Amino acid sequence: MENDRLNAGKTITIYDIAEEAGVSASTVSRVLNGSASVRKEKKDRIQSIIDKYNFKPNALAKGLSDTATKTIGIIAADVRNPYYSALFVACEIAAEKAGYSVGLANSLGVKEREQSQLDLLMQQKVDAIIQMGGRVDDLITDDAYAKKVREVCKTTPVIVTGKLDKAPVHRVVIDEAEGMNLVMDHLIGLGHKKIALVGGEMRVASTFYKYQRYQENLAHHGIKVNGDYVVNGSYDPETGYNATNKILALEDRPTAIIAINDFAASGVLRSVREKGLRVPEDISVVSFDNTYIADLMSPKLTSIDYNYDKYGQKLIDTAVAVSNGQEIEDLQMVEPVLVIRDSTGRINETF
Amino acid sequence: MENDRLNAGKTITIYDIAEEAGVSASTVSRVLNGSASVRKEKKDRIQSIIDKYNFKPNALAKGLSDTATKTIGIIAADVRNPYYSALFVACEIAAEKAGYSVGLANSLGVKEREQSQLDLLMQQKVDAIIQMGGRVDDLITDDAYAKKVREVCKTTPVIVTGKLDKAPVHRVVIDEAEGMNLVMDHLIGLGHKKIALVGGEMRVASTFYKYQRYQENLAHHGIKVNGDYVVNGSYDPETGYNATNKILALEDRPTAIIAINDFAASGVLRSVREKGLRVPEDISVVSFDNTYIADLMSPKLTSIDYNYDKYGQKLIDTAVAVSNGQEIEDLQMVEPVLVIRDSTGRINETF
DNA sequence: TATGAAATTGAAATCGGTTTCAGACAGTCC
DNA sequence: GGACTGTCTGAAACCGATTTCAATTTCATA
Repeated sequence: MENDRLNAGKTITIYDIAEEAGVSASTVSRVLNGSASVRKEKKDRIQSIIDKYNFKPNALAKGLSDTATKTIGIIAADVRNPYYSALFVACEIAAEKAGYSVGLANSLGVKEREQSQLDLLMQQKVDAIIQMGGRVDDLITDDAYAKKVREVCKTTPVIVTGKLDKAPVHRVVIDEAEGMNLVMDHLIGLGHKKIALVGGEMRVASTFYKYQRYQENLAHHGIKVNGDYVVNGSYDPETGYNATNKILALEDRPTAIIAINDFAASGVLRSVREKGLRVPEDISVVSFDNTYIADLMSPKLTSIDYNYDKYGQKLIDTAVAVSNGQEIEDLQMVEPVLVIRDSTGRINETF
Repeated sequence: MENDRLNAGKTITIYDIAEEAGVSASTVSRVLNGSASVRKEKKDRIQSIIDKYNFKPNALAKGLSDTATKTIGIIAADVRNPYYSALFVACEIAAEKAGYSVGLANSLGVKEREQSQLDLLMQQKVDAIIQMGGRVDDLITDDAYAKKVREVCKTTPVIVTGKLDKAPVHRVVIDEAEGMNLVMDHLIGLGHKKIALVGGEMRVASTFYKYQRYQENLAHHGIKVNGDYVVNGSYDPETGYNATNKILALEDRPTAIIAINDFAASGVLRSVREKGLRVPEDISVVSFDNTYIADLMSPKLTSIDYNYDKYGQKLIDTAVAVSNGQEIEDLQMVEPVLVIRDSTGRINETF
């Protein structure tokens, strides 16, 4: 309206096409969507005019009358974390195949942002919202957030990657516990008995489950847990570095360290290197997430891969199904895979 | 329409609010936007009903009548690359401050995707499109793409991070050349004379400019370019690794290596380490981008930082200005900064 | 107590599509 | 040739907001 002097290229509408073709807008719409039959000759004429102007229907108008926008909103904690970017891109590709487009918003771990973004996506009438990470994990204690989600759910389906028990959402989750099983089998299979676990906060569900399974596996092999070998913290390099410094200062050092994610693992490697120890000869290192960071490190990291492609596909499948009102499992699991690289090896008996 | 059985929570509209308040929709709209005065008593009553239902106006309908959606579309080459994710998040934060929301699409380096995403965003009536990386760089040779952009520009302003000479777009670019100056000053200041440059394709503008400046700096200091010291390739770890293997096999080894980006640098480090050399004692390494990868490596990388926050801010400022029809420089520059960490040191004279 | 200016308010048009509904037209069958 | 069926087609309503325009109040002032 106000900016007609700039972008002088007046937007052309379905009516313009209709006028030039000498038909009604309804007919053009039918050609556009193939929603009903149109006489061949007329159809071709209309199509050629559409092509001539490279006409693309206004998505807002379409969404307004259709009730479906063919759009899925994704809220990630922070795409700068490769875990989320990998998952996001996997979703984007899967969505495209299904004829949907996606939009991304980052909550950056800020509660208010998370909630305002839910609102925003709802206002934009996305057909479904996928929420990955962030609040979702410690939701269990966060009633305000669960309430918000419950409210949004009334009009827009929400799919979540964590455990959000208090709201009527669909969940697609990684079998974290199974991931830890794979790690423990691998390490114990290589002869390790003294295994440390570094990084992560216990109040985050996924971390807690890993810890649980860590204990169970040790118990199962008759190894008793050494409290000194478990050092919690955050999910960054510093955490891995500090924790490893502490652990390597112990009288009775472990022969393997499990890092909560690749970031923490990079800190672990730095600490180990500074102590003049070698990986994997002196100490094995495994991590979770298998982001490209694992491949960048020297040595390359053995890591649990979350099957991002399949994971993204399931998220989108679920989103599409739910938004079409189809029945689909409330809870779906994605199985992780252990990718073995150069940071783990058979225990060095002489150590 | 069809899915009323699910999501039974019927969406409430401005008319519902109006009805319950016993006023017309126009009045509710005025309260919603503060666009005109409404009698205090009435206004409070309406507001309380809005709050009661937590009513949020349909953004599609609003966009349809407004001509402005307060939305900016961003097309990145691949957010999995931390360079883009950093820039994207910076844009998101800046946009939010300006009252805009952003949407992200990844071209993944696929020409068709890039063009279809331009179409998609245009259909969604975003107020402006920011295109980062991807085609933009080698545009110079790509007429089809430039044509597409020119077409989109007619209705939606496009802002680009590279040099796209053939289309009427606004550009915000990093002063790549200045970045290389900073690197060369730093290395030469540390006494290095034998400096290698690895990774990147010459046909990509940003790489080409870096190379040019690399040569100029050497010439300026009376150092002649050693062709063996320049090994091109791609932008990944393997490129850095292979190139460095080749360079370290030379009779006359360089004392410093400049990597085209952090990814390539990680490969450089791996190769150097495998040869039993130390960084920075035996060889210094510098890279471009200063993504968090630089901080993850051991030793931490000295790298050129692109001032992501300022960069994102300028992109958004430009997008907002252009979409409001304000005059603003066609070409804007962002100055890079050298972040010195542990991978560069004074030349070891005994080497 | 008039009176004109300023503040409020609602009806209706508009944004750009889709879809329902009914009428027009063509082809088929007796 | 007339009745009947099936294919095409356009007018009009609708999706959910905003905004113009004109009418109605309100209020301060004369």
